[in-house]
Amino acid sequence: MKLAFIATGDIAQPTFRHLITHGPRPCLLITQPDKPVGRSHSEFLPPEIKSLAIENGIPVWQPERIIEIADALTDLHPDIIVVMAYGQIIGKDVRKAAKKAIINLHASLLPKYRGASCIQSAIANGDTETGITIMRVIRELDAGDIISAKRIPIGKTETAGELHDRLANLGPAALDEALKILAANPKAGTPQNEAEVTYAPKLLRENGRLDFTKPAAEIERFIRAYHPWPGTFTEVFVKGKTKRLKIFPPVEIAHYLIGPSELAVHEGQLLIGCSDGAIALSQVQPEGSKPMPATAFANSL
RNA sequence: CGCGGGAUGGAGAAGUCAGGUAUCUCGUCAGGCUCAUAACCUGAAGACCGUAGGUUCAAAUCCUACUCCCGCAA
Repeated sequence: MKLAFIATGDIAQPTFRHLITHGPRPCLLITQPDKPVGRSHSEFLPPEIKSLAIENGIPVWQPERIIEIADALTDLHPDIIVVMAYGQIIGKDVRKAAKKAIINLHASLLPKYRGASCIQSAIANGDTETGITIMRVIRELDAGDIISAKRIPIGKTETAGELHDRLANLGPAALDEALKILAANPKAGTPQNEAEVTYAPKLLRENGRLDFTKPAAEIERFIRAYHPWPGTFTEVFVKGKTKRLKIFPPVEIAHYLIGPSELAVHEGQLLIGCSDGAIALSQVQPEGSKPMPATAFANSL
């Protein structure tokens, strides 16, 4: 069986590696172009999965827009196309290139959290479980018929980064299962319940701004959910200037009443007030500085 | 040349504009106080102020060049 892999994000690495080792071996990797990175735009960094492909002698295509390679892909006659965290909408001409099926591994329990920030959303909303769903790729994003899903519980102090890695490691087994189902029944799949659909839009750094008029429990989840990307921050007034202050997990809910956004030092902990109490910070990073313990930051206040 | 902030004992900062004895909040060590303490009191150690030049009687501070770190933006 001929399989083509379309992926960019790190979450796809374990699955890609699994296919290389245990088969069916991908005959091609399609990934996003190398992106400029760094302060001066001078360095170009390839997706890590690209290096993985090259090390294993798998051809790599990096079109600006995936539609550009639709014809070439069709000429390869792949049976199955597997998509995971690619970062572009898969156009019709690409979908048609798969002789048997084109499927997508998505890091949520669909139909919940269609979209890019599915992992963050699950934690931010306080869900107790999430998983990997495998569905068919159709015109609408993450909306195709579901072939299979694997569930895992979400830890009470887990960050999105940690959950991301666990979900990534769930990929290989999830894909094996889906391929088995498809082999038995090429038309397998259950439509998603449209009434339960929710969306998790792509995040920007600005989305990490903390709103201290919310309850402490919600803010604590938010900080875990947005770590390490896009991160969370607030603004503090130091030396006559407003400076951005990044906040890192873990944070603890403190039963100490101060006003929203108000800073306080109590029993050696740096606190910020929320609507119903405060959160105790462990690590922060003021604009222009490296990350530091919250107590160190408190020393200069 | 995308925009901006920064480098001062182990940590975080003030001092730089108006050059003149190294300051603060912590930490560390020693001692004291206390039933007790992430509390309080006393004392101590620890810094060639990022690097290299320059100006000056005198430079953390002014001038020039350089290195490194970080925030935004992509």
